[in-house]
Amino acid sequence: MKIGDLAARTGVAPRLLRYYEQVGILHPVRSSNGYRAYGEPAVERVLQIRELLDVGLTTDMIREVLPCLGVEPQPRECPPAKDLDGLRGQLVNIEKRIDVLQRNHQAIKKFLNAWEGADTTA
Amino acid sequence: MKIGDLAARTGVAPRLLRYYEQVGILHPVRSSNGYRAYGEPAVERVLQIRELLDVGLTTDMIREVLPCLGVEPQPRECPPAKDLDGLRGQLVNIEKRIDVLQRNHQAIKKFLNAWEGADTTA
DNA sequence: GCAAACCTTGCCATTAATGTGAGGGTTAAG
DNA sequence: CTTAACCCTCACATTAATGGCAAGGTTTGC
Repeated sequence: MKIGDLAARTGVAPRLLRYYEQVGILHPVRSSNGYRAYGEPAVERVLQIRELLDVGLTTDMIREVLPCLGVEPQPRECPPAKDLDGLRGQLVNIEKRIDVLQRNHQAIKKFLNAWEGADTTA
Repeated sequence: MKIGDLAARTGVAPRLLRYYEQVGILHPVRSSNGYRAYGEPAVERVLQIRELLDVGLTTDMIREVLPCLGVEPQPRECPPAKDLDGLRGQLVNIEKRIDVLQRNHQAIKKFLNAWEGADTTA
């Protein structure tokens, strides 16, 4: 499909789809006329990218973890072992993020409960 | 303490401490000479800010949640009820982030395990 | 075959977080 | 007192992610 179609199906502007290609996290092929051609899996891939970006990952991190997330790409390919280490790094990075978020989520919740369980009558 | 001291104790550049003040998440008082004066609690507060920024929160979000995180500020103050709603919003926002991260963490781990449990002899 | 709609590649703008330097006071050490 | 080290404000630069526009080729519908 062409870039406009993918944009329509993902809600992501063509401008960004081109950007994602530029930073190496999306790899459309080119038709004879130079148009980018995306396969069906691109839809899921783009949504995956958005999700990770929205959650605060950078395109650099996404480039590392994406190859092992979609069912589409090459889950059985051979990353030259260096990527395996990068991947492990991302894993602990993500663990740290989860930890921080959980800790703060906890604190906010506690604060909020103390409020609601105390006095709302003003 | 002065900005340089706080910078030294937190590892955060003075430039950024000024920036955090500018965006309203850090509130030093001013000495008679115009110098920013930070209290002891500022240290923890700055570290808290860094943690949240590193995890992908924006200063806008931090401004909302910070008042109920530190032990120092005003955990018993009265947010005009509008902030309470904002806080609840941030709470679900954080929950969503945690969810996405956990889901992807899971996937990466699975991928990594399939690798290690399969073949490392190449 | 023409016009509208879509594609391409630049390039310039913006926002958030951050870096950096200039120009000018202040403080602290000798 | 002088000088180095700090502080102030202002302003411009940078990086990442994003938005927008322009000039030009392509496709599609009529």
